[in-house]
Amino acid sequence: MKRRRAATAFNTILKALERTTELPQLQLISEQLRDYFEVDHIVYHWVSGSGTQYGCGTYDDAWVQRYVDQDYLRVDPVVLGCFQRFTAVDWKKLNWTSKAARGFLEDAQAHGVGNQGFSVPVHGPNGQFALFSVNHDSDDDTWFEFIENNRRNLILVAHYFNEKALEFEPDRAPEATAALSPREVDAMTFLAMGYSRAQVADTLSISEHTLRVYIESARHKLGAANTTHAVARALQNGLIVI
Amino acid sequence: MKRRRAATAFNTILKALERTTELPQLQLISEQLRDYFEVDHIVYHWVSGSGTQYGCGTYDDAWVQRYVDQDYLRVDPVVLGCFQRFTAVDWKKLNWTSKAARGFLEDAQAHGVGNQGFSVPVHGPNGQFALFSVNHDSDDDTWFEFIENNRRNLILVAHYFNEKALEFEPDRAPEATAALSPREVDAMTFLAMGYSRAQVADTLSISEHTLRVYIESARHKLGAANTTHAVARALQNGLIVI
DNA sequence: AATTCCCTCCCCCAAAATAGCGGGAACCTT
DNA sequence: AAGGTTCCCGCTATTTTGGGGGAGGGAATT
Repeated sequence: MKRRRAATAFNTILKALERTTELPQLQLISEQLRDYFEVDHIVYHWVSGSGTQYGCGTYDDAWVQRYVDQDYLRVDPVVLGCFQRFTAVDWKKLNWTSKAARGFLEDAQAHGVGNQGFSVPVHGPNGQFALFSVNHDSDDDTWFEFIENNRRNLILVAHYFNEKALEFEPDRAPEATAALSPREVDAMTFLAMGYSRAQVADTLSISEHTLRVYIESARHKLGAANTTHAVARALQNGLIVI
Repeated sequence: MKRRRAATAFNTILKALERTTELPQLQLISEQLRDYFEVDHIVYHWVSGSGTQYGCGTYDDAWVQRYVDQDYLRVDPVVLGCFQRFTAVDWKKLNWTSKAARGFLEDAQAHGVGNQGFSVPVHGPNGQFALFSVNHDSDDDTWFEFIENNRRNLILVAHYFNEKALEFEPDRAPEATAALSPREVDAMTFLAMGYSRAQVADTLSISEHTLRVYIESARHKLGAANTTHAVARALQNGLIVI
């Protein structure tokens, strides 16, 4: 089987990233990556529900603070565009037409953010989402060539950054949500698909009374207040797939 | 900024993968990767809801057929274990204790699956999930060294395989789901959190009648049969985050 | 300047979901 | 062989949702 490859500056940084055991070190590594890639900025941006976010990178503190203060998370086309996307994307390809987006762009550039950008969305289980971005000030051709040549390494480092960020994040719902029984999974699945109780019971060829027992049971296991909540939790925890 | 790196056999294969425009070519590339890594098997396994799955790789057809026939998707500890996980994992670390899992393992090895395995889970938006696995027959030390030396390339190729599989998959939710208005998002979010209509109305400081309008509106936009369905869709489409 | 959303509020009634109680048989893991 | 789960069925009560309808003001986009 394949043996070790030759060491490069990039591999050295990646190795350091792999071995990182503390959150603050990610900041240092982002700076090393910026210097290695010779770009203006490197940013890892982790987004959770309820507007919770964590970021590290080389943006000016003033810009980061402004981003938070202005709740730009809800405006930033990079975040909005990447959230439902799975492939890396050039910022030029995103939708900057809305008034809010244009205002955001102006503000960003006023705070030292370059005109070119490239972001790698990373999705984890339970809907976890993060972005790894490189940012630079250059013309289109130069930028395009840079991305072509470094796309793979950017994807790779995005993956590692996310792995580390999740590793250090205590918020990583351990919750050990009790697994559901097969029938409970069936029930939750069909409910998530929009079936009424009567339809689910019919589909599973059981009485509606029995079905109710499953739903109740699942609800209690999931600590849910009602069926909708239970389905949401089951989806979020990956217990059901629709 | 950084320029092109030296070409290697791996880079050549990855380049071919990047440029693939047809689904059947993934099969060919998996064989090239197997030969490059000098392992027994390379498999990409895409799992969608309702038991839909797509796979390509170097496993024997007989084993693939048996996997489908026996509905091993619901048993396979590799699938079950990786679904809720974000990091690559060695098969030895998974939970093989259940009776069904042991039976599955025996069956797999009888069909030419090696004793060692390593899988990279890949999550996409909307809960999309896939696995990229390498499989081999060897002792622990050799395997461990192999994984250590090739982890990055495996992660990278997993990412590209998934990108291609999704690109070719017409099932890729055409994302025709119209965006929700801010109030509709609020409503869906609180409902997903288990609030009753009365509680949501109270939280948003609007009448319950008004709230209903939002729920109805969101339901229609999402093409959902009921609130539970609407919340499930909103979650799945990344329109709300809880 | 016009149009298209979005937000807010109100009515009615049928349908569905929730909460609590009870039972017994089959199947795993221990 | 025991103990735990899962699986199936029954009842009644109250509360919550669903599916129609209509109406006006305001903000943003075209």
